[in-house]
Amino acid sequence: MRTTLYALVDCSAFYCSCERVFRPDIAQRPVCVLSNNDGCVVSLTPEMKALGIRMGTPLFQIKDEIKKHKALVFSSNYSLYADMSRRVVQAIETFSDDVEQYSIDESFIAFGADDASIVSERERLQALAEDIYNTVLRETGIPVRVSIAETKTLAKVGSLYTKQLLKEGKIPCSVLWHHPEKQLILSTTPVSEVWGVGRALTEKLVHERVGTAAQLAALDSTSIRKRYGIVLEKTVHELNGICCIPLDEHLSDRKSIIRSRMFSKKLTDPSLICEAVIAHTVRSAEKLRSEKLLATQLTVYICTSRHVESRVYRSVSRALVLPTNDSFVLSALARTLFEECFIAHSPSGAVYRYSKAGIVLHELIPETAFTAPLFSGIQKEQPLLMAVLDKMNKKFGKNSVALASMGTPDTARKTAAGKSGARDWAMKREHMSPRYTTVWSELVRVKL
DNA sequence: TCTGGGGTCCTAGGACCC
DNA sequence: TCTGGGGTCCTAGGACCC
Repeated sequence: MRTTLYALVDCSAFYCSCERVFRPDIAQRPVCVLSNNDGCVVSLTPEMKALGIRMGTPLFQIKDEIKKHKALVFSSNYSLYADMSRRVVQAIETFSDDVEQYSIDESFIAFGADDASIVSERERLQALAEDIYNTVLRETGIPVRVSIAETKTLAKVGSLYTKQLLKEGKIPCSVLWHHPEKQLILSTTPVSEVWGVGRALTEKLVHERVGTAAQLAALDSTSIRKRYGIVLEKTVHELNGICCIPLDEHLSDRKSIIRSRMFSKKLTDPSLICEAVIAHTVRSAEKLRSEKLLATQLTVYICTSRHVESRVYRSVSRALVLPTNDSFVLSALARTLFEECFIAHSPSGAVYRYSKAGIVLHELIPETAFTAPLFSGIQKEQPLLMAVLDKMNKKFGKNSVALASMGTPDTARKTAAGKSGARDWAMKREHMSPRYTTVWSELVRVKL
């Protein structure tokens, strides 16, 4: 009988690996990459982990450690990572047509395997996994881990196991299908590490003495459904080798576009915060147009830091009169919603210091699904104007043509506090590496 | 007028992922 | 002082109708 198996190809410390590809001199040094705004660590190498630094740690807490051990810190360079990700997928696609790119650093591949000759099939699959590992490394310079199993959830468990192999100095490739130690691997995997089990579920499960993947797999799926819902029921089936989450090859139809950023400093001046809201709206409208979509609903939100006691989170949503991807229409509505949303101080009179603003476009529909009704007031020149705007920004660089309400980088204005407030909401990126693969002027320089 | 049940649709929020 | 962002799916609860 033929069985379908899934291979998970997972890039190791992907963002750090991308930085290392172009900096062979740092191959052995501790490296980490920071989140937007240089906030906290989002990718780190084993050398960095060995210093006791964890994923999600804020930069300011580890500054001394970094100095002491001469560790390297990079701001996130998404142009570079997106391009490297594309190259990795290209390399993977030479092995199969059935590839799902699950995230920027992970892909699943579906394979058929022959049940009748399990021993030789296992050998063949192990060789295949190693072939994928070698190919991706050779073509892109990015080290991956490869794990093959009967379901995606089991492949995820196997991928954790390959980290163990890596520590033992072996090639990080494994085939969990009929693996002699499969039960042992499941019983040493904490339930919190299982794909689909997050913090809240872990707490509940551990309370019921379900601490490992093996114990979760042994539970009765019907009662799991009653108590925890359909999502965890699927996970239990998947751990038992029954596929419930098939390969998703087509690029899923996008349901929403979200855009938000922390400000580089706390803001109280509504005009500055509104600039950020408009800028997010314009960026998102560009994304809509590039994907030939229209939005039917817009949400604007602003909030203060999560880390203060008197946290405020305010949001206002509104449906658009007609579906649109027009920057002018969307930013006009965004401004209105922002004005409804903004409050300067608490009932007790304390001034709110806002740390973040964002917008969400939802209920997206394809451009082709909507024709503007007659007399709707939409002029046919409007999409044309947007197309020209997009073309110019593509050719001359982001924001060469922009809405004045987004604020201008070089016009210093006075904020309410009296300081120079130009683009105070813009992102901090102090440790940025060159965009080696996507911008001509930032190519690697070779000394002769 | 009162009472009840069931279905649908919508929205907000929680939980999860990387 | 400084603590990320973008996305999907499910569920509970309210409003409304029959």
